[in-house]
Amino acid sequence: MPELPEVETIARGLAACLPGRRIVAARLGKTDFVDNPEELARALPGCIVRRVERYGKFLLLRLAAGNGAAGPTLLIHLGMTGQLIPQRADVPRAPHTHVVLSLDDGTEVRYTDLRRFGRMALVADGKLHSILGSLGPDPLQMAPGEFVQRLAARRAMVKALLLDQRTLRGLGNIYADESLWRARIHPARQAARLRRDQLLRLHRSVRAVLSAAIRLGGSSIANYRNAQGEPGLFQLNHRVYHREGRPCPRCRARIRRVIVAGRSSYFCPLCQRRPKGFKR
DNA sequence: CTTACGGCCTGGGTGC
DNA sequence: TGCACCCAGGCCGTAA
Repeated sequence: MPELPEVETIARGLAACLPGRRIVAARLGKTDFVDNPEELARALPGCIVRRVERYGKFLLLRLAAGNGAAGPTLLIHLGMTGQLIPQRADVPRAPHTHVVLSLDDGTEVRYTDLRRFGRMALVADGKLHSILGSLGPDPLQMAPGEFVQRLAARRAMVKALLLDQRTLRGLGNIYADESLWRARIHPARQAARLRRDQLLRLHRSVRAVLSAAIRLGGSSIANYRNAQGEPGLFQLNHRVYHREGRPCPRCRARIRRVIVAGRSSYFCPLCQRRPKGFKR
């Protein structure tokens, strides 16, 4: 499931091979996840990739028009199972390949997405703000005080806030659970009832978990692959995620799974004390 | 405005 | 062999 570390890994891989390349053809398969597919197929050929960036969980391919003038941005969200992998054109296409961008060096950037929960749109720079403007700060660039400020007055459950991209951008279920375990905070705690030192600890935990995950190329549970088609390694360092019934690495208590904020949430019942009134 | 919750999208895996 | 069901993440609508 691509969250911030996985998208960052993919963006770095693509940044090593895409900038300067001209798109010579765009072919679409199923397009129900593409915003205005006809326009996208018409406008992409001739564009040159200037830069590859990550914004939260979004990938941004910053394009230039053929004559070098500023162009639109290809905005890609990988959803749960989206993959964006450059390959030589003679390599057979994987199943569920729905977008193929042919480049001027004989390679193809291929978007495959088993579930098609991803999204793709070609957006003029002036309109980017309307899509990305509501997202919160990047956790890796966020000052501790700002993190505390965004959570301290909120009565929602802390995990719901970590997952809400308006609070901060880039966390998903894996890294929310891993961060809360590291900070010893139960996912169902009300953010407003956490002490300042707990919020500061959570901020440090989020940053430490994300940084370590980026260093290991992200987490591969089932489908995630980087831009070279390789899995990540951080799943080997998961402490609680997808580890129900296994011992907590700190205290050996059995990891439990409950539903919090509508999501499976893994936590240690001893290290992460449940709030009063939270059943199970 | 804030929060909680249910439903929807899709298809692989699981269990009967 | 077949098939119903669960689950995943993000988003949206609704209700309080």
